[in-house]
Amino acid sequence: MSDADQPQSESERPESHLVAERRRKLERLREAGVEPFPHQFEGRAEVADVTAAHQGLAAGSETEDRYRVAGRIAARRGHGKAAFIDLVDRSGRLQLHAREDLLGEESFERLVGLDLGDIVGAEGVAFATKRGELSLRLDGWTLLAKSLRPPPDKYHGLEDVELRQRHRELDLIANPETRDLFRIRAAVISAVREWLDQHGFLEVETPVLQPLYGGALARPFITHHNALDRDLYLRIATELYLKRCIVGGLERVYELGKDFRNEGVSFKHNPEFTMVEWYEAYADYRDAAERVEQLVSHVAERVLGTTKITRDGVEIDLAPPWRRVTLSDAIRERTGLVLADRPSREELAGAMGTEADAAEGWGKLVDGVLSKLVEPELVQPTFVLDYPVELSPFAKRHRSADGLVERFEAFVAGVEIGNAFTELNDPDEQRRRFEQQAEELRRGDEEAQPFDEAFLVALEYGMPPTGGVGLGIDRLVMVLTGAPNLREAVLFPAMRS
RNA sequence: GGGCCGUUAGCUCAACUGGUAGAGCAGGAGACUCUUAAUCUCAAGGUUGAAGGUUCGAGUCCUUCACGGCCCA
Repeated sequence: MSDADQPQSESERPESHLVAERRRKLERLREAGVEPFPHQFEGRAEVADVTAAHQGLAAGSETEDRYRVAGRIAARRGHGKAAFIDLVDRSGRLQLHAREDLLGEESFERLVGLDLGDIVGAEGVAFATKRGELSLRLDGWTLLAKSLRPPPDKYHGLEDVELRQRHRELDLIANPETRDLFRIRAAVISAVREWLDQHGFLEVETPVLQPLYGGALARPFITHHNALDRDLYLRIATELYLKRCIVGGLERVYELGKDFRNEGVSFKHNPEFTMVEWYEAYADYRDAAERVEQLVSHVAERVLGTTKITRDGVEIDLAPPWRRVTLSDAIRERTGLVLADRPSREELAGAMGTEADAAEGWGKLVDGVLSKLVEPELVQPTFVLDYPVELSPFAKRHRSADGLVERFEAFVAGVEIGNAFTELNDPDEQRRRFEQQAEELRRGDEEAQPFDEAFLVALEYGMPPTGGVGLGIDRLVMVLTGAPNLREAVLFPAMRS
């Protein structure tokens, strides 16, 4: 890429008069001996704690309680020799009342001359204005960081979707709902760990950089190790390493972290996403389903205080038990096609209103019918059970139904949030599945599974019967928060440059 | 990959069938000691996403491209 192709960086962008004005103020402060970027501010209380301590303080009341608070200046209303300033920290907003008679002329003028977006520490006594708003009457303040760029509109916030996602910091400054959403996200992750820890699962960490990828049907990202002079793959799943932990006797393990899949971006796909996978020895997919419904309802209870959420005007109850329906029943309900009669690829494609693609096997088409026609209808929490073996190279064949494996996917609000199976632990059968996948690869399916001899060798040492689950954290957050798409559930979604 | 829509001041938005690009907030100067989208006065702020084209004249019409949104594959 030549220099001319380089996008102009933010700092090289011609500075507006607004930025120039802020830089002039910065210089004036320095000339006056004010350090615009001091090192710390001690004895700070959170705004929410101040607010909580004076809940219901009557309008016009005074207190003798002093506080030091710190945060960003969000708004300012001047009144000559007094001013009101709204200060925002992560816990909330607090009004400061500045008076020239209390601060002295120099300090007062300097405070009123600050810009929206500047970060200050302030000290004063709590009181309630005659309109009843809890405020601090300032007797001192310190600039903690000068802001050199204008913040988003104080009233409208930042609404442009592209700007909000490219510059999430501005979205977080301007929009409290965004801050709330990512608080919920953190609480979801914490509650998932809590539940798994409480149920005897051991958190482990397996390689992100892998000599061979696997554990899901997806194209990988390829990277290069310079010292070893070899290509490595970013993991598309943690599955195969976690099963090696089960072979090793850890019996209940989980890993919560990022997977990477080299596919398009859409409202429910981001090339890197957060997933939790867990594996439980001596369990099957029916046990796994119970774990999923219990875990998700625990998380909802913990994070939202209820298992009931409303999406598009429909109340969804996440409390167990969830509906269980076989894949073939779900497809028959929706399309009338009976999979057991092995409808042709043409019939399956026809149900979707398309033509069968040569690179897509029968299983892929079943998956297409599921995701295009059935998935959007699965609003109440539902486990779809028993998938064709073609789609599931790591799932154990069904104990009673021919051609199927013991697998389910979990759906809520029309979104697939999880995938699980009774794990295939017969090494010879696993070898045949890999060979079948190798055939798919040769047919041109770039999402097929590469042959993993090291994994097979591990299985040959003996893996107990095991139930395994993968839950998409981003999608779970999307469902629990009502975020309109996956990109809003991720702080910094992938964007074109 | 295809279709439709969008991109105008730092932010949020106007600008009719083509006819001198406007407002609110933010920023500047000033007034104001209980306001809270504070209020009032004055002045300033623009390569209308980019590049071509049509036209006497383009934010507006046409083409291509970039980025984003929605729908479809």
